[in-house]
Amino acid sequence: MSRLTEIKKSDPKKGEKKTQDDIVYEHIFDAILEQRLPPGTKLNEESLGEIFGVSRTIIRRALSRLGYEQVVVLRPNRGAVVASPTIDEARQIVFARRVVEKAVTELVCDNAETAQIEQLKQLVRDEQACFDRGDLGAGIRLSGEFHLYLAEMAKNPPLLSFQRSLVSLCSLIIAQFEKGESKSHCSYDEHFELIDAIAQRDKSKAVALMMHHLDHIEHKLSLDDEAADNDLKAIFSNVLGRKSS
Amino acid sequence: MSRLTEIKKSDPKKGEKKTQDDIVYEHIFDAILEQRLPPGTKLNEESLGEIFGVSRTIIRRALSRLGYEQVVVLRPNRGAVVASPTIDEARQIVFARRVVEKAVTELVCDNAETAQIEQLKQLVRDEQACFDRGDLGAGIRLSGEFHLYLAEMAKNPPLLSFQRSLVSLCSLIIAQFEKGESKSHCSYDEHFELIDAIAQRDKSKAVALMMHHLDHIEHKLSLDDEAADNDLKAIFSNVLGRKSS
DNA sequence: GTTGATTTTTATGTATACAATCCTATTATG
DNA sequence: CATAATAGGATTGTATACATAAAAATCAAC
Repeated sequence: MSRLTEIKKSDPKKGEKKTQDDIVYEHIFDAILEQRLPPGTKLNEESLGEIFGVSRTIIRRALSRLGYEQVVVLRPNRGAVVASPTIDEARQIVFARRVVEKAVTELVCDNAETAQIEQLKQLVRDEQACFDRGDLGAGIRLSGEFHLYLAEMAKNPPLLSFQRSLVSLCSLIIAQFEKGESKSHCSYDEHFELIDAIAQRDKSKAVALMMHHLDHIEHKLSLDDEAADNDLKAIFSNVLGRKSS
Repeated sequence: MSRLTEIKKSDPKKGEKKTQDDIVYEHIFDAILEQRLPPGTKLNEESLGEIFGVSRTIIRRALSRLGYEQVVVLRPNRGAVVASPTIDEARQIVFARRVVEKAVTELVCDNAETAQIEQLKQLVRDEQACFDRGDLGAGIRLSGEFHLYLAEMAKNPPLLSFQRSLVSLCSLIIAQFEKGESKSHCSYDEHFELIDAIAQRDKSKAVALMMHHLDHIEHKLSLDDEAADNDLKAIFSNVLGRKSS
């Protein structure tokens, strides 16, 4: 059996409680975020098994988890592929996040402990460092973790679980539509502002900032939408030309 | 191999696309709702496999799905048990539902088609019939399906997926705290009112009704909370008496 | 040369066998 | 008699083998 990566003994860090499928799950998820597995990529169970040195059983578990979060699409009898959400689906996901983030923000303003707020700041500093040194994948992931930690602070496990799924999807979307050009992904500025509002327990300001934050994501989608639209028009311009002539 | 229930050939109805783990999933879930599997019950993989005439592989998939929805608790190396949410957890679940149902109700008021509204009415009529003939389990399930169908009408897949999980959990909670006595579970009246408000596209009225609807569930929890508190006090009254004397 | 049917191959779905872990009952010891 | 240690049994975790369905490739016919 060929094993490109032994995972049983790797990552002997602090956590140590991570089970094998967790590790596989995270590796695949990271690869998707960092675009090493672009949308639409077929995820072959046996290949993945060889890569991680585990049986298909483990791979299958990881894939169903990713499927449940809708980061990959599971097609019965036809295997799993990396999800490639359309602009419309992306908008629906952002809408769902608006709903959750509003509730989370309000809860956090009520319940946040000062120690947690410090933790938040550190997270954003790490995020900033990633973007500054050009590590986009890690940056997007940390940006997601910021929002996840907020949901944790809200002390509502069901909302947290939903947020986890939404953040995963949003990260996928950002990675998909962040086509190099728009490097204006300085979300960490807005994260710092948000933390200040929370520290001041200014609920309405915090919510407004959060909505504004999501506006930015959605705005980027709109830009890409137009771009895609233009591309399509360019591609079929000859057809259109013929038809109208 | 002993098979108490052959599922390969059963249910040859309309759907037909249901895979084996779906069927197992639904059977277990229904059993939980109908309290045939009370909270805390250990779910032995091999036993379930024999009952449904499938291997542990299928049972495991069904259990992880139930685990993801938090209807059962998966304890590593120690198997699955039916979830037994505390009153506090129940309140958090209801809170999450408030968040989702508000958004869903608003979306539905905007997007509902008349044919769907008819479908809704039929669902509630079925629900009413179940409660009238004393089939509590089926009633709770149909009540849940009403809310699920609403989420479907909202045309937002992520919200729908979250709603599915929340409705499952709420059904479990209702089943758990619906201790025979409070048969005042005539939720279908409120469902009919809600449909009217939606048909009239009266967003604020519909949302108010929905919140009111959830108030009822939460109120029932509070009652049970006090009851449990009283029970405990009754149980340990002698101890308290001795201490204070 | 293209289309359509048939075979071959590959990948997924399911069952089962083995390994690791946890629970329990028995025994030993203070 | 209570507690701790250990051995046995039972249950979950993982790997693998087999069954089934989809995809690919080959060949036939037009």
